[in-house]
Amino acid sequence: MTLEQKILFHLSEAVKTIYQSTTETNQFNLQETRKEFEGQITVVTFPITRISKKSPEQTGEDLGNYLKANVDEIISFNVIKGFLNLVISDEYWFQQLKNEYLNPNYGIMPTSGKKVMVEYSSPNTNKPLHLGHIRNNLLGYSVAEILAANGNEVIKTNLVNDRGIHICKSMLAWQKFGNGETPESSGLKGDHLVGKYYVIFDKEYKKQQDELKAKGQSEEEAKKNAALIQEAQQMLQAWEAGDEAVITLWKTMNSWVYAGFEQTYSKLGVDFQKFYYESDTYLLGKDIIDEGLSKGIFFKKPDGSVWIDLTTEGLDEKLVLRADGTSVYITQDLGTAQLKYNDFGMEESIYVVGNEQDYHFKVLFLILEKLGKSWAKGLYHLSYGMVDLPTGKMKSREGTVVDADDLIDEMVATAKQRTEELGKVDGFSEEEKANLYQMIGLGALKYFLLKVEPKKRLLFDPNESIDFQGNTGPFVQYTHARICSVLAKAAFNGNEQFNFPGQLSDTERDLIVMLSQYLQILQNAAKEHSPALVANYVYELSKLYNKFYHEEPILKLEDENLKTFRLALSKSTAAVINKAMALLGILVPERM
RNA sequence: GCCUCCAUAGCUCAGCUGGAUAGAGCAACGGUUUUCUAAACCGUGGGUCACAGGUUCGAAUCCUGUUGGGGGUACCA
Repeated sequence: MTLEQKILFHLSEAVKTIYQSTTETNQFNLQETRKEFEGQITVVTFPITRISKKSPEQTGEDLGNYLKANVDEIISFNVIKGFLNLVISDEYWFQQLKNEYLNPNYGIMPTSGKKVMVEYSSPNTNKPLHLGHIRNNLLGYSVAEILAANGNEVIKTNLVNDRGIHICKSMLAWQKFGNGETPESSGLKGDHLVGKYYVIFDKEYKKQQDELKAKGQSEEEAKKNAALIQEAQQMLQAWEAGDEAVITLWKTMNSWVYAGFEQTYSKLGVDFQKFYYESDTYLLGKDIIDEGLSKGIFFKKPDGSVWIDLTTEGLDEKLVLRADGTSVYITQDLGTAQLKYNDFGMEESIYVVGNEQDYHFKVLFLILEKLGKSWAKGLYHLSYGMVDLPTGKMKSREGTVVDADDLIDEMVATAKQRTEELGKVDGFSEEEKANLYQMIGLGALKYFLLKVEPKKRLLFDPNESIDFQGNTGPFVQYTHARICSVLAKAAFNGNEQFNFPGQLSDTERDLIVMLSQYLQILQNAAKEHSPALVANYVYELSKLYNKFYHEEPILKLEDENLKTFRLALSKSTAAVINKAMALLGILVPERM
């Protein structure tokens, strides 16, 4: 039983005995005591006045006295207006540190037995990844790590969008304008090479449209009649028919893209246990259409198209199969959802996809529920806001994107420059330097993207560099390195014996209290699917440690017991920083 | 039109299921190092929590409406 549970239990007992009431514990509200008051745990007494029929102050006094008499850890209390502040003994916090937070297993939850799938990244194979994809990748990876830390078995999957008209556009442009260019011949990373032709396609296509419009065609006609788009459509048909030449080209260009993606993924430090490819899954879902028709959930229109009526749910009528019998986006997704469940039988399945698809997923989940899929209630769309530039939306076609590889390189270069300015790499080998710059540059980028609540849209100004000071990844990394430095100088290994030093300073106590909150943060982050909670916590923790570091000497202490205690506190803090940052996919250095 | 998300300091963001005087970072200004790493710490200034109602002992938080912005809206994915 945790201290919180103990207090809640006795609170409920107190109300029963003092006020002869049978109120359940969920009526009580425990919170952290604000900094300016004495104590660590606060009970808000306003809600209880309804039962006590006394003033908030008197109620606080009554409950405070009862709790103090019945809970050993509470040594005193004070009542300010409707707030009962409980002062927990320093000895208790000390023991918590020694027994719990210093334990290497602190923050590792027991197995829940639950299986969770996280699908993320899901790139198109016609262009390189950009900043928006980075947000997606980091979110997906981090949420997966958070769920795993909560004891779940997590399967990270990537559903690659490797077919369709957009892919044909790149292929066609390469065929027409590429002169046999390859990644080897051009020195370009494969995904960038393919992306180049995607942009070329769009440029040439626009040119053709303008020519047609000059001849008097309307915008719409020009879009349809341009030779290039018609060729691309023919190519898609040839692909679907299994045309050998087209398939070969498709395979070749995709292999270039995959090689490029692999590099970017590896730099970002994200990984997957299972890849699905739309070229394999795009025909799935038709049996689900039949199932829906036979269950009377779908209906057929005279032209043969299949629909579902969701107007009673406040949505629209939605097409689920074209009149010609071919599938649309949602048809495939219905099929793929079933396939994923058949493959893994997971309780929960999370889709990390931008908020532009909110409606799509709402409909998808609703349909699966209506079809009576038992697993439909475990589906969750982790919707996140777009990353916008000051000039507006990023558009790959028009080349107005912040390229993922460029940005990563830039961040690493900035990290290098800053580190050299500070002159902190004396005695580092070249390899160690390179690792450190990578760690810091990526740390800054990842933290920058993950500290913001997923659903909020993010504005990125390429002209303003990402910070390395203040509420940033490098700040947290620096704090970790700083602790490691102290521990190394003391040759501290964590097994040294130490006793309660008699009392704790305010900052020592605050630090231990904060360490105690890590488990709660971990659970909330999983519940809310929000790495931002972890990021903000680890920042606050680092800030508090730096305060402690400045206020209290460690190595200079002559009192060996106190010194060991402070080293142990430092070590516990470093361990939590390390674990929390790992949940964000950020590595922390021992020196920087 | 309809649906949906967002709006907190000059800028970027926290603010947990409603609780005490709304907090950080950046930017500005001032201070701290004969060194346990100054990528740090301490301090000053900066707010009509978009606006208007409502619920409540209590609202940045919940409800309704208004304004502004993003996204979606049936055979693209």
